[in-house]
Amino acid sequence: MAEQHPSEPASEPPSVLWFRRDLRLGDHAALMTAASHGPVTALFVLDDTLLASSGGPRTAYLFRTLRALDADLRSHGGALTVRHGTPQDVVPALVQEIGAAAVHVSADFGPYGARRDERVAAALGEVPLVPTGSPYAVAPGRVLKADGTPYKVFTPFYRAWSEHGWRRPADSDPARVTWLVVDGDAIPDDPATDAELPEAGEAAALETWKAFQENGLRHYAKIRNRPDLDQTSRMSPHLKWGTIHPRTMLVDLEGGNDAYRRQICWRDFYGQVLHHWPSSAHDYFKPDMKRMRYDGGKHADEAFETWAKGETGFPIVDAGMRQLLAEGWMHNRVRMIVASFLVKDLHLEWTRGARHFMDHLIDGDLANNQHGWQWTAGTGTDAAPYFRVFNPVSQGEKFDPTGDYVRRWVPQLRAIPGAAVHQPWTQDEPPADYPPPMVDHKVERLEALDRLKAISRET
DNA sequence: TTTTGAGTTGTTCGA
DNA sequence: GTCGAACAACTCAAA
Repeated sequence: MAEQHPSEPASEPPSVLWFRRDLRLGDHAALMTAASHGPVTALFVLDDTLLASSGGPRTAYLFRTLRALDADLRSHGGALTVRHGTPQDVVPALVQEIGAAAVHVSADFGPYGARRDERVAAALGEVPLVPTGSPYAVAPGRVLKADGTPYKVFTPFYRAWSEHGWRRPADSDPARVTWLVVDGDAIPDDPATDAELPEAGEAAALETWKAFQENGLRHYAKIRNRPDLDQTSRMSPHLKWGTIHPRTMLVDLEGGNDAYRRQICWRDFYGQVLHHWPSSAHDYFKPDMKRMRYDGGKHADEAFETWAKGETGFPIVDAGMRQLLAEGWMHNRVRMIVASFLVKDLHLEWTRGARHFMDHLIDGDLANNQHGWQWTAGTGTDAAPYFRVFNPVSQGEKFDPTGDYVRRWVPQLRAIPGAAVHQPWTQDEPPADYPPPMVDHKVERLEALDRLKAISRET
């Protein structure tokens, strides 16, 4: 059981720490703020609006994370109070129930989260909703150009962000928090999912991070694009749910490891893009690109399904799509390859692919996902030049040169050795249970370039 | 205001 | 096999 902190008068009113996507106890600035004012009740709200936009694997992963957080709290004499409902009802109700003096949160900069927090703050009336910290190394809005406007290009943002620096990790020893336990709803059973999910929770985050620092980090710059070697950090689900704070990681990197630091910065970059342009979650960042001609109708729907199931006949694409279904996760290089294929080979709108990713990724983060897709589609910040169309065969040969990645996820191709697996149709006897390529990449590449040129011709 | 250099992740073709 | 050029034009950031 946690001891009452000696310097805290017992008369201090409690406060609520409302967890959202910061599901940890270490390096948690808002928790420390709350704890410094008296006893703390740990709350998580099961918000149907958010759950409705979350696919089964991500929801399952969230529930597991919540169970891990609850277990961590219990080992410190607390417990996670889970309440099902609308935050603007649930949060004030709990405040009233325990006579809380304040509600503490990590700031949420997403379009929905920001609006939700405004409503909750209004519903709380006199009781303040106090934001301390955010899920980002540097909070959106902090890194601006000299003229006070936000960056739209990554590299200058990265320079300014590096110079800006970040705070030291908050000294949040959960043993020093006095918890006030309140009844709540049970954490629901995991929704059914076929995906095999990684370990959830703060301890798993720290272990994964430690293992990556010992094994993968040294070679990260060299092999991060190699899905066959599978040596990336796998930290994305933990960053998504805040079982670790990026600042904790940056401090461990000690200013070195530029390649990995840039990846953390991309997350901050897209977070601030979405903060400054909230509609960019669904609208084209480059409005001209709205005039792009996409395929529609039944044929397009069927093509989409073929892509989603991983039956395109392009091995690297199919391997990626099958990994997504199997693990709720996909290697980043392969995300770009499958995205390019959907947009530029199948001529389908990027929003369809983005939605599919959000339905299946356990790390599905609105800012990263939508802007990653917009980048590939050439509609976003720093968009790829029009002529940059990935060739799924050469990408496979280049980044999965052993062919191990394809063979792992596409069992029908396991008999083909080495990089030859990327062109099964050149085999004397192509596997009968693997489909032929659904399109001629050469033809569709030119078609994609034509459609892009049509846009500039109209201007 | 104007100018200048640069912009995550590519591919193809011809020498 | 390797190499460099071409592939549009535009917007952004900073001086």
